[in-house]
Amino acid sequence: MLTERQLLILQVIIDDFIETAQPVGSRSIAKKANINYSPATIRNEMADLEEMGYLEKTHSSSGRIPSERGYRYYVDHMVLHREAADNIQIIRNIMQDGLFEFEQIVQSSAEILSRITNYTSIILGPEVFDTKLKQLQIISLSENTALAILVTNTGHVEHRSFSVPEAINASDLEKMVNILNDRLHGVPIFKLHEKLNDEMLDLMNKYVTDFETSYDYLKAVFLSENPVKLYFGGKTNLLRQPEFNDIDKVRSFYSMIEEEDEIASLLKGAADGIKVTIGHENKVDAIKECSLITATYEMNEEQMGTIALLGPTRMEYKKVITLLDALSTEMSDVLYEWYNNNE
Amino acid sequence: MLTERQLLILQVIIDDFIETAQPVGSRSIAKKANINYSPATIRNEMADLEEMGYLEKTHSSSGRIPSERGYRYYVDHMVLHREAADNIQIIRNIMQDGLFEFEQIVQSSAEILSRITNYTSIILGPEVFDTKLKQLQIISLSENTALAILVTNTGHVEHRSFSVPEAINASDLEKMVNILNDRLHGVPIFKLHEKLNDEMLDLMNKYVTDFETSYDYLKAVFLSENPVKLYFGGKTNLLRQPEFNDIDKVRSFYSMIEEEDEIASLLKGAADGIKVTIGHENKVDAIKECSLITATYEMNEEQMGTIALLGPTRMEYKKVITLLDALSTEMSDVLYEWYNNNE
DNA sequence: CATTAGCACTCGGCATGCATGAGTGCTAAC
DNA sequence: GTTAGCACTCATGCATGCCGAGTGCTAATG
Repeated sequence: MLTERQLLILQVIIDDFIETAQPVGSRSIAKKANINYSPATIRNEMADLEEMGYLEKTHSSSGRIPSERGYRYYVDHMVLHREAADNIQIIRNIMQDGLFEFEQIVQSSAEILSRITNYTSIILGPEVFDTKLKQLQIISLSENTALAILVTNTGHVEHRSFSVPEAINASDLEKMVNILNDRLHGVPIFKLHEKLNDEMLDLMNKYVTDFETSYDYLKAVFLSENPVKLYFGGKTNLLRQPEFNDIDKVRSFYSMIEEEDEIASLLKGAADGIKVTIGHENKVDAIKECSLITATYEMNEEQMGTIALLGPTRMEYKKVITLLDALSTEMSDVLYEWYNNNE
Repeated sequence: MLTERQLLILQVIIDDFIETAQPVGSRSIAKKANINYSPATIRNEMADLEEMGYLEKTHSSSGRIPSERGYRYYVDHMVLHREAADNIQIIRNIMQDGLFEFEQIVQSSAEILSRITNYTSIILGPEVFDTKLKQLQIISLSENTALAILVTNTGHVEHRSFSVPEAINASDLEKMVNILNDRLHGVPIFKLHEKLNDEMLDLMNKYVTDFETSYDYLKAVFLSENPVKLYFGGKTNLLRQPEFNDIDKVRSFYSMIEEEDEIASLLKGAADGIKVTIGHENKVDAIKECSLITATYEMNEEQMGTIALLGPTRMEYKKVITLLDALSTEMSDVLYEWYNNNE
C-alpha cells in the first residue's frame, strides 16, 4: 500500500512527465508549491516507488519516469472518471450543426476528437448505414438445399446456403421471395430484420404457409455480420509527440495504422464503458509504446461501435477519459435522433 | 548541347540514383555493361555535366546526384511518354470490377495508384456526384431583387441573389419555381443545368412567359462552382523513402498534406495532359524536395478533375508517367460509362 | 526515528581529434 | 582524345574527455 506522501509524489511525477516528456528529478519535484520535503527525502521515496514498480529510470543516474504499472495505478486510482469538462460543450455544439448523414456524424466526431486531444482518433462504425437492399434472390441448388443471395445498392453481396425444410414447397418459397423483394426494396440493411419482424410478419403469414419456419432458415442472411468501417482523425498527430522522434518508430506505427483489419479487430472486442490499455498491455507490437483508450456508443440500447484514442503511453489520461466519455454519450444521443428521423 | 556520351552518362547516373538514392561515383558507372570508358574519362564528362547544371555534388569529393535541372532534362528528353506498360492491364482489370459509385471509383483509383508506385496519390474530383437537388426556393428581397436558394439532400446550400428583370412578374417566377421543384427533385446537382436545357426547355416555355430570360438570371445558381474533394492513396508511402529519414521533413510534409485547401489549389490549375513539376518548381515549401506529376481526366469531353502523384524528386518518372497517362484515360472511360448508365 | 545536508559516483550529451575510404581534380603519359 | 597515377577533400565512425543533471549513501540534525 502506498503512503499519502508516496501517492502525492507519484502523482506529481506522472503529471509532470505527461506534460514535459522529460524524466523528473527530485529537485524539480521539491520546488513544486504543494511539496514541502527536501530533494533527499523525495529521492528516498522515489527509490521505494521504483522498487514497487511504479517508476523507472532511463539510466542509472537519471530522473524517474512512470512505468506502465505506474500509469495503470494512476488511471485506476487517481483519475476521476466523469469529471466535468469544458470540451463537452464544444462537442455538443459541433455535433448539433448540420449533420445529415451517418458517415458525416462519425467522421466529424473523429476529427473533433483528434483536434481537441492532439492524438489519433479511431472510430469503428457499422458500414451498412447507407446501404440498402437492392435485390433478394433464392436459387435452388438441389432438392433440399438452396442459396440465398442479398445484393445491396452499393454492390455488396451477402450469400448463404441453407437446407430447405420439407414443410416448404418451391412455390411458397418463390412467392415469399417475391413479396420480400417487393416490400423490402430500398430498406436499409440494418433495418431489414427489424422491419420484417415488426411490420411484415402478419402479411407474410397470410400469403405463405408457415412463414416463420421458412424465415428461420433465411434469417442468417438478414442478420449477417455487419461489415465494419474505420474512421480516422488526426492520423499524423502523433508525429508531433516527442516519443516519435525516432523515424523507425514512426514507420512501424504507420504501417500498422494502415492495416485496417488489425485495428478493427483491436476495437471490435471493446467492452462497454471506458477502457484504458497501456503500453505492453496491447497485443499489437507496433503500439506497445502507446496507450489505447476505448469507449463504446450505442444506438437504441444496442452497442453500435467503438470510439478510441491512440496516443503515447505518456497520455493526458485525465482529459482524454472525460472527453471520450462525453463523446460516446453524445454520439449515442445524436444517433438516436438520427435513427428516429430517418424513414 | 549534350554529346551522345554525355547523354548516356547522364541517363545512367539518373537511373542509378533513382534506384539507389546514393550519389553515383565514376568507378561504379565505368563498371556498367554499356559503358566502355575509364573512370577518369567519366569524371571529366561528369565535371562538364556539373558545370552545365545537370549534376550536383553533395560535398566536394562525393559522387554526383542529378540536379533538378538534370531531372527536368531527363523528363523532357529521355522519357518516352505513352510507353507500353503492364500496369495498364492491372488498372483496367481493377477498374472493371464492381465499381458502383463515383466515390468508390475515385477512391480505388487513388489506392491502386499508390500501391503500384509506392508514392502518395492524390485525386481531385467534384464533390457533387452523389448530391441531389432537394429544394429550390426563390425569395423576393425587394421590388427587383430576389434570392435563389438551392438545397441538396446532403444539406449543402447554394445561394445567390439576382436582380429580377421587369419582363418577369412575380407569379411567373413562382410558377416557374414550382415546376422546377416538381420536376427536378432528386436530380443530381451536376446534371441540373443539362437536364433543364435538354428536356425541360419546351415544357417551361409553355408554362412561363419568356422562360429563357428568367433562366438567364437563375443560371448562376445552377452552374455554381462545384466544390471539390480530395482523395488520397498511400499517404504514408513516402515514409519509406530514404529522403524522409529526417523527422522534421516528415513533419512538415504531413502537416502540408493535411492542409487540403492548399493541395486542392495546387491541383486545380492543372493543364490538360501530363505535367511534371520538379522540386523547387513547386510553389509550396513543404514539397520543394518532391516532384508532383499531374494528369487530368474528363467526363464527356469536359475536364472533371486531376490525378496526381507526389514523390521525392528522385522519382521513377518513366514508370509513373506511363501509369498516370493510362489511368487518366481509363478513368475517363469508366466515368463515361458510369455517366451513361446512371439515370 | 524521520528528515536533511553533503559528497562521491554514474551516465547521457556534446565537442574534439583521428583514421579510414570513397571519390574527385589535375597532370602527365600513352 | 583517353587513361593512369597521385594528391587532396570530405563524410563517417570511433575513441576520448569534459560537463552537468541526478542519484545513492552516509552521517549529522531536530
